[in-house]
Amino acid sequence: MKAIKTKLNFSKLVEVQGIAVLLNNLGLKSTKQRFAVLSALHKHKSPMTAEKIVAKTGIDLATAYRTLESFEKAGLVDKFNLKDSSFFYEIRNEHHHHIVCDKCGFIEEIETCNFEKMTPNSKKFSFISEHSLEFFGICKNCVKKIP
Amino acid sequence: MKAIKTKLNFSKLVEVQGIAVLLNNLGLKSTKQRFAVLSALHKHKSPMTAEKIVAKTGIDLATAYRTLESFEKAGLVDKFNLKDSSFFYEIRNEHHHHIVCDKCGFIEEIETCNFEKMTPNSKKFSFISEHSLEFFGICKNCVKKIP
DNA sequence: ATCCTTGCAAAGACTTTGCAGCGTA
DNA sequence: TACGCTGCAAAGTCTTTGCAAGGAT
Repeated sequence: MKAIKTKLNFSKLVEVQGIAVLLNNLGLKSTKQRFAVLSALHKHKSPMTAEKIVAKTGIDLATAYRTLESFEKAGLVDKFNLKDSSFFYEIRNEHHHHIVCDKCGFIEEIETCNFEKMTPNSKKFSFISEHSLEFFGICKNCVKKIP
Repeated sequence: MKAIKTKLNFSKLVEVQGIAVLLNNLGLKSTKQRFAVLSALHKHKSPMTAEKIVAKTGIDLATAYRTLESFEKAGLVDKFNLKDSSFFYEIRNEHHHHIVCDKCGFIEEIETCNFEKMTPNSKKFSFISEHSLEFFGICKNCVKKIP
């Protein structure tokens, strides 16, 4: 009953072998679009939608989705959803969760995950492989703006 | 730092006052479509998509979405998403979470929620009003089918 | 040279909106 | 009667797919 997501430290991998080699090792050709997606996600430091990635990189939207999908399959990127109707993507790192501001959409990463303390006992399930946990609230910036 | 979702015990409310009065008290006219949606959700006992509700009730899809939206605003129904691209709806009851089978989509309700034990400390957020927590795994039925 | 990847356009999935007619209060 | 609700159709948003041209190995 443990989370089974692979831990891949992107920064460390890049540092050691470079992006081109990293991609090649994953069976992906290194193209400028893929560099752009990785770099956008890396710089932004918080989850992005495909549309936001397009806005930052100028690549085609379909390419963005295809790139993100192949990155996800390769274990380089995680995909998840919040309350919204779009999916968010982020470079996979240590297992973590998020707090999302209901006003401005700002997303903060939370490191702590007391998974053991909240693992449910189920008579109908054989095992649990994964969980998602997101918090919603108001960030300090937005609280200021409330009259 | 507590979950603030109103606790509305649907069964009890209906028992006491009947669906028609319940709806009227919420400022909603009682129609057969609304009865149908409530009844479908109530019978099914686990979250449904709008499309599933339509399949069970025969009402129009747009009506289903509008009905669910007004129910949500009235606090009668909760809306949330899982990994999928559709939203799920369920009659609001005590705060709880779900385990979802990755094979067949079966959803089980989990009562326990150790919210206190997992509340994060954030320097960037003023308060947290809500959280979502979903587990994913394989249900016992599907495990049998694995060769 | 080969085969993967890209961009553009079209299609697909899910949800929302406009509008005329119907039904509830 | 008045106004909210419904169904149908159309539009909107997000994502995926088809295909020919382009690019990496």
